[in-house]
Amino acid sequence: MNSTTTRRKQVGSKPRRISAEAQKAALLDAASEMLAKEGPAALSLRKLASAVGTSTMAIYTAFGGKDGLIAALYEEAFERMATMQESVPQLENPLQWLAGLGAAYRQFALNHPAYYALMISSTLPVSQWQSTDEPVARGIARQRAYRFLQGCVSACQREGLIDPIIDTEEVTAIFWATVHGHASLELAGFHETQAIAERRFVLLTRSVVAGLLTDKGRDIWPALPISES
Amino acid sequence: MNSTTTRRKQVGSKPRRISAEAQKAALLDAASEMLAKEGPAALSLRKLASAVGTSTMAIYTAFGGKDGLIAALYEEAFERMATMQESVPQLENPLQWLAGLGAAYRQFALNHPAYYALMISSTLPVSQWQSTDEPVARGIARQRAYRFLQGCVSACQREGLIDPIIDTEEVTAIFWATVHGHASLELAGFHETQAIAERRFVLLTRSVVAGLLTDKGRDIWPALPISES
DNA sequence: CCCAAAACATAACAGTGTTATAAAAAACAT
DNA sequence: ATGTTTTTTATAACACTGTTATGTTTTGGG
Repeated sequence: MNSTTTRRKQVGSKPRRISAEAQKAALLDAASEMLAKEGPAALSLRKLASAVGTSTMAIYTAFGGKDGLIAALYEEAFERMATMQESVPQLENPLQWLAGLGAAYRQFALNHPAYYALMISSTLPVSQWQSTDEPVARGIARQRAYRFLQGCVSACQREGLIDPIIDTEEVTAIFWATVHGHASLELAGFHETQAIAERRFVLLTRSVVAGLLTDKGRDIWPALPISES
Repeated sequence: MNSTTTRRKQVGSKPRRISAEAQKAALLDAASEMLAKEGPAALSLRKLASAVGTSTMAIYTAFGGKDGLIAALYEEAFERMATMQESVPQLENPLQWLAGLGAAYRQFALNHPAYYALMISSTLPVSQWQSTDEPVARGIARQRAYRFLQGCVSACQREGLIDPIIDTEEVTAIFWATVHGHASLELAGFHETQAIAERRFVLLTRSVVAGLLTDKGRDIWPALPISES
């Protein structure tokens, strides 16, 4: 029996705490499931701790408190969105790629409403009241998603489809605002049915992009869909 | 001494409750001020009650609870926004009027961030978790603002500036989503400076409208602003 | 003037995030 | 391998929240 290395490990009935990362992951998973199932308001530290089989202090050592926990969930939400965007087929026509990215954004909001609510409700606890500490610790994955969209816009401009005179970041920002505006309203039940919402989403994205196209882009970009008489 | 009418009215040290409407108004005013000053999270029933000089039960008889209170604040927020929109100069060119309405929406969000946060955070407590009772009691003033914008869009279509084939409500919805998307992102500190945010707002609104114009409208609608080289 | 009905003040209840305190476990040192 | 220090965790308390029960007060109509 090797005696040098660690000895008393899995001997007791239930000693041996799991590793720190595993603890964080377990907490985050349970919090994520609990968030998706019952909404952000029902996410309580006591419930979460008992669901993982520990005490609330574990959350404090892992995340520093509830703020840290939701910050981690916020980060994970944008990571999932970024990976979803990266899985969008990068078609040869970058305008179609752009449309795909917009649709993916909306689809993510519809598929993961709790995560999306977190993303944009953590996006709006206005910096005026929300303590201005932690400059922008939040936002690594968000920047990944944002920069990815920017790459698509850049491609559209490189191929002369979107007016290259307009700053790339400018176009990216307004496209982001566009899909965000629609998705948040759709999730709030703004539109009557999902079919109507989808039709308006297409109209909106095509319309805003249409306003930025070059002549060449206007030839490629499909004609605006019109509602039946 | 006349004995018929009310007798013990203002005789005691501090009897004589104020009227029900005055009580509601006082509570709503205090809540509104407290909301604008310290944010939605700091709005507590106990603080509000003590600020007005009463007890929490007054809030329950006036609004039925905290949900009712924030519903009233939500309604008042949209009422203020509606009156702000109605004060926008209705220029002879309805496209300019439309641009003014969009700018007013943004300006309202910037001037009253707490109200705006309430409007869109009450807009997104997704109907999935938020108990689906009270079908859409919220929204009388919101519909007023929305229908007002719709009237502007309708005017643009009547004059042949916006493609009349597209459904008016469709155009209204996507324009609303556009300005909402920008304003919520700007309030979240998405843009670096306010000047950048304003420039992008102009670009965004002009771009989305440009995608909906007729040939005649394209002549009138000002050229897209471009960023300096 | 009385009396039912509404509004209110007080206090208790169930729940929250956070923080002290102390015990248990881990990590490290000798 | 043992002792020591540091981290992690469980328990309980604290301050706070929205809500509700319980009398008391005020109001308005017979």
